[in-house]
Amino acid sequence: MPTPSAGRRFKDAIYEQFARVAKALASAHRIELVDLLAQGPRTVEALAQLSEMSLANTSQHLQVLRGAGLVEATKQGLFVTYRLADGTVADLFLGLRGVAEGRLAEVDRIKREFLAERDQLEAVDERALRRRVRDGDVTLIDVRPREEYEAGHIPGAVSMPLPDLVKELATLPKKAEIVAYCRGPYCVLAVEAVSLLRKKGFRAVRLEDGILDWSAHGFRLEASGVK
Amino acid sequence: MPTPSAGRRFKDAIYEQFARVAKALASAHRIELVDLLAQGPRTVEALAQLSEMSLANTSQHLQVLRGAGLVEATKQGLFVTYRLADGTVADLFLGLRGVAEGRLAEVDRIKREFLAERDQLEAVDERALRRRVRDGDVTLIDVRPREEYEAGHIPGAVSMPLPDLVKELATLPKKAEIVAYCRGPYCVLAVEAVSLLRKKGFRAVRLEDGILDWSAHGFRLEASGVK
DNA sequence: ATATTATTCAAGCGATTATTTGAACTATGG
DNA sequence: CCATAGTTCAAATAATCGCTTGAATAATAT
Repeated sequence: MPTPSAGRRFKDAIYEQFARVAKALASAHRIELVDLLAQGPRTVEALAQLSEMSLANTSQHLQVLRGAGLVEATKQGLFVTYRLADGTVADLFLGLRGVAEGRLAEVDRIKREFLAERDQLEAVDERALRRRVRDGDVTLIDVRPREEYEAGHIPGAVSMPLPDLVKELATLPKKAEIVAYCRGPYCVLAVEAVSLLRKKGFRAVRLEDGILDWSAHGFRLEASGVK
Repeated sequence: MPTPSAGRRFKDAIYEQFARVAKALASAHRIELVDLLAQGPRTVEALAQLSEMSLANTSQHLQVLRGAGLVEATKQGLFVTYRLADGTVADLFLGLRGVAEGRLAEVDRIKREFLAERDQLEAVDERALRRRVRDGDVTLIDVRPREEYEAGHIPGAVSMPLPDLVKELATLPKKAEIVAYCRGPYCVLAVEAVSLLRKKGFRAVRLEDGILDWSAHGFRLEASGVK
């Protein structure tokens, strides 16, 4: 084989770097971690629990992500908190998700299959939603864990983590419509929330968007101080 | 190990699909193919030549990309032409490149190292460029292969493929500034064009953007009919 | 100091997977 | 039927992966 030219060596080296980023994302587990971190910073332990992986394994996958510059870690006391390095990483995740949704028929199939086991859950138009939330026409609930709500949520939303939902039923309006959202189209929290609310006689629908989609559409987010 | 819940199986399946897309891009060769296809449709043979891979190898990498829904193929007579499946694929490539540029120090290092062997080539502000091209203040040349120019180019640019540049020198202004561009920041065609022009006594600078960057900034492209 | 907790590191295992080349094969057109 | 463009297959190599286990490190509390 001939010795490569300088231009070829340059290209190979550059494309190899781009591939490094893709390689870091070329694992379902690591993509899940990125998805979780897009909701806000998290400790290793929390990530391990949410992703249902062992602690050591979670830690290792996080190292891989860090090696590709996708996440950053800061140590506060005993805990190491990871966060996305950059807004561009969240955009990259959205891009990946978008291509998968648009180009891989399996995504639609899997989604349909899963939702078929549950109720048929129609989506909600986010443009109309914005107006109706402002007018107090609907109650918008954020059913993610409290920390994620605090790290950023849709303006006007009330935090109501799924596990607490049953206890909080009394605070919800019986007549007005309730809209629930969580991490995004593939997060099951809102699906379960709506399912539960309907069983209890409420009028509830699900918003497919998570905060990532919401802000990608150019809308603002709101954050709370840490409790 | 306990049987995974329905929600977990759903998540795993979905994230696996996202990872499929990332896996397709987790190879320097395949990213180069995507980069080339972002300039316009190409036959397998052309791609093999441009990427300096064997035909069989190129074909196989293209199959992988096709399997992930990133490219599409159409057969016209003897030739199979590949193209990006979608504008979102080009965006994904830009996202990948952007993260790599922003987060991996190596990218900058490699670039600097390569350019050091050549002249120091300053970039050009594309906002000012637009105005100056419109005013006829500069001559903008597109030094990519003719087909890529025809598939889409910056408005006002003249096609002047690098191999033909020497022959065309007479048609270029001796006094006005010449701006050369090619496929993007990591394409070496414009670097060499500027280098050559300067040696011949022209005032030439390089535009880092390729058509992908140009249209990502919201500017229009122009296309020619096939010759 | 010592114990405790959170995280990382190192080693190892098993298995899979990716890359590439050359040859065989298919399809198209002259 | 032959040349061309592309795909596919087989095979060899190499590499990497993902996960577990157990020890190491680091910060904090007692």
